Amino acid sequence: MLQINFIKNNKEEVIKRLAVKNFTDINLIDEIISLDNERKEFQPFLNNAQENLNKLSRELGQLKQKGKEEEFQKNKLRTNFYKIQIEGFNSQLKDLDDRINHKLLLIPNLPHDSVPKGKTPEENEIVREGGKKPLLDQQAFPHWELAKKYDLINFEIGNKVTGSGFPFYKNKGAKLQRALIQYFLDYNNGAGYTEYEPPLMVNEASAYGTGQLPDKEGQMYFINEDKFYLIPTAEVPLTNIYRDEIVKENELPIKLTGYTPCFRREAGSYGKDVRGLNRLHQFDKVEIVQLVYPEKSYTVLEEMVNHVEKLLQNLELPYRILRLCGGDMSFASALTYDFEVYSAAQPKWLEVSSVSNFETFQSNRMKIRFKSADNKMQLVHSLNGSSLALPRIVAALLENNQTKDGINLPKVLHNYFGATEIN
RNA sequence: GGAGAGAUGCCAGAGUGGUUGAAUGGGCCGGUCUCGAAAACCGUUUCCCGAUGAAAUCGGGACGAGGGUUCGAAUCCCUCUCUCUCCGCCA
Repeated sequence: MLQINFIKNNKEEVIKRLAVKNFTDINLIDEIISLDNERKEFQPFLNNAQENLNKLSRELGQLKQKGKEEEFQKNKLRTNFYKIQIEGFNSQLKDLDDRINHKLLLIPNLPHDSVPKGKTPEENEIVREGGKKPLLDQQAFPHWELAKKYDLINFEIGNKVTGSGFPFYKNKGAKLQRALIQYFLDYNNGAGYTEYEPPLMVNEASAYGTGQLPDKEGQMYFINEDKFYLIPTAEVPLTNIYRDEIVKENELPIKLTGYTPCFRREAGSYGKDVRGLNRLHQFDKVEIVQLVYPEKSYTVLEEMVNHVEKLLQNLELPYRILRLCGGDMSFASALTYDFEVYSAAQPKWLEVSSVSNFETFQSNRMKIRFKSADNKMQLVHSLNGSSLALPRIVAALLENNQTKDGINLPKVLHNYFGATEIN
């Protein structure tokens, strides 16, 4: 959520930058500003009435203590006037606050200067590519065939036991999951990220904090009885650790990592785009989150991009890094880099990570602050990224490294997997 | 799931209707002393909103959250959340 004072002081810039995200509801901005002005005019009236009542109450208290009952009763009547006033002002002010908040929640984060204009994924900017695309035989198999051939993943049982998008990993398929998770976590630990194993369900306040609510309600599984949401990503519990906290300056940067299954309802869409592991309702992911000094967040973003890039290089996968255009970015992000790996038998680029800087958009909602050296309260900047989401990595590993007799695994996984290939 | 107790500042903990944003102790920070440190002593130390920005100052609000009673609530009442103790169930 944007800070209202920033909107007021930089209205033209806000409008200009929101246009990059194809947000053009200028009326909404004007409404917010005029509502906030109204609120500011109103506040003193309430404060005054309160002050008067407080004074009178103190006087009444003294009369009571001195036992001047008659005077007390006489003056007591005067409080009614203020009470009625206060009640009226209060409800109007609350109404204004609610309306302002409600409207503020509808405004997306401002995109960074470097965000390209555009509406569709085709307009994302390719920053760089790396790795080598493999040369596969004509009869190379897509991963869902390979998964069946080597008995790694069983989609049919998943369909029966739960539903589509909930596969069973089996045998070496299950072990590969375990190996990847372990490797990713170790890799993140090595870069100074503190490991957490968070809850897989969160309450409503947490879902608001990271921005899943109010508008993305339909994407999350919901436990009605307890009002819990199944997490769509570890970002939600990890970042919310610090909700409503004032952290010490010397604690920054805070670097967190965690493995969790992720649950996404992702209504609709069947067919070849979602075959096999391409899109699931439940999948495994290792996430990284950082809370940092505002001035350092873009340096940290680059650092995180390099971190993920190195991971893909270690996995020996062909990849490319995209800077998302305004239209493809998420509501809360100021700048997002997507990572895609090339899955050679489909053949297709698959998104495996998304690394974003949210600046103060999340921390303002969550009130994650620190006191700077000059004793000023400041919001931290929050960033997160996947390192990495498993299913599409598995798809690419299987497809790209297939041979006639098996699937070769990259060197970094040999020890974790306990073998050099799947056969 | 049943019964009971509780939630106060960075921490411990007092306060059970009236100048209490909050005693006291500890911690933190600053100072005196010291070559330096410890000890001792002194001082400081919550956050939000508003008064056009900053500082100072002033006003309002916040004692788990939300509502209520009252001229006045940390203190009384209701609902919720969480914690602890005992019992039950349980990987």
